[in-house]
Amino acid sequence: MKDPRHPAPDAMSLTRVLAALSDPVRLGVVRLLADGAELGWGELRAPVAKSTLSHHMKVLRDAGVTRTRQEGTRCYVRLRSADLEARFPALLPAILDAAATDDVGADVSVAS
Amino acid sequence: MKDPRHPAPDAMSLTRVLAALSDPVRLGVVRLLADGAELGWGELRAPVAKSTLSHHMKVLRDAGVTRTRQEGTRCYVRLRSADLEARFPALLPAILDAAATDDVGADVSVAS
DNA sequence: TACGTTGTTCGACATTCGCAGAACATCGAA
DNA sequence: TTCGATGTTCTGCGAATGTCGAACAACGTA
Repeated sequence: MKDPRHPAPDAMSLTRVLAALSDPVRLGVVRLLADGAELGWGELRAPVAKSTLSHHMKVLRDAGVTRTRQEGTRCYVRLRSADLEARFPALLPAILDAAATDDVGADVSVAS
Repeated sequence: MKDPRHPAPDAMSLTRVLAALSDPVRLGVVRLLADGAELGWGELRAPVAKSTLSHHMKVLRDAGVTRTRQEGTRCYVRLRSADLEARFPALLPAILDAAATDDVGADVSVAS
């Protein structure tokens, strides 16, 4: 993550955001971040290889869904709820609610 | 469309719906249907071949976003707003609003 | 300095997707 | 019944996607 490349709110694309959220693993990660907490993704437990998870995090980041911060060798990620709300009002909450009722991405969890 | 295969509301998958709506052409079609009107898709003008449009309509139908009705040789399509609202409350309106501000799928129109 | 941890990048591969043209099926109309 | 209109399906192609392992880079620490 040498070039974080987070898009500005105005540069966010709706189809890109929807595509980013149409994968169970990525939606699972987003659900874990729904409470606004920032979490280091060494704590993320997903049923994929770490290179795959890295790729998913990049997709979320490039779409503008998450913001990644680097501290030493570790990365921390959190939802860009405010930016998304400003750009696409009510979209993220609706998707999160729907994901909750469907329990999408339940195989993604956070380790203590 | 000999086998319409519209999923029941309970069988709708969130990731499937999001994937269906993450394409500009399909989102453009959905926007045209947003007012609840049913329209024969001979009136649909999209910058793709008819076989491609047929494929997109199938994706929307299989995801549960639209319902297709056949009358003679012609097909009519409309949004399953109520079913979607029951399954994923507030999701479709949020996406439609976002698509409107982004003007996604503007190259899809309806001919008189 | 050497090592281990952490995350990225690089092939590689199988799958899916978007797209188009051609052939086909179905139905109404001449 | 023959023809035209309408929509589906088949096949093919290039691009993108999800996945993995291996190699790499950056940083903290023993």
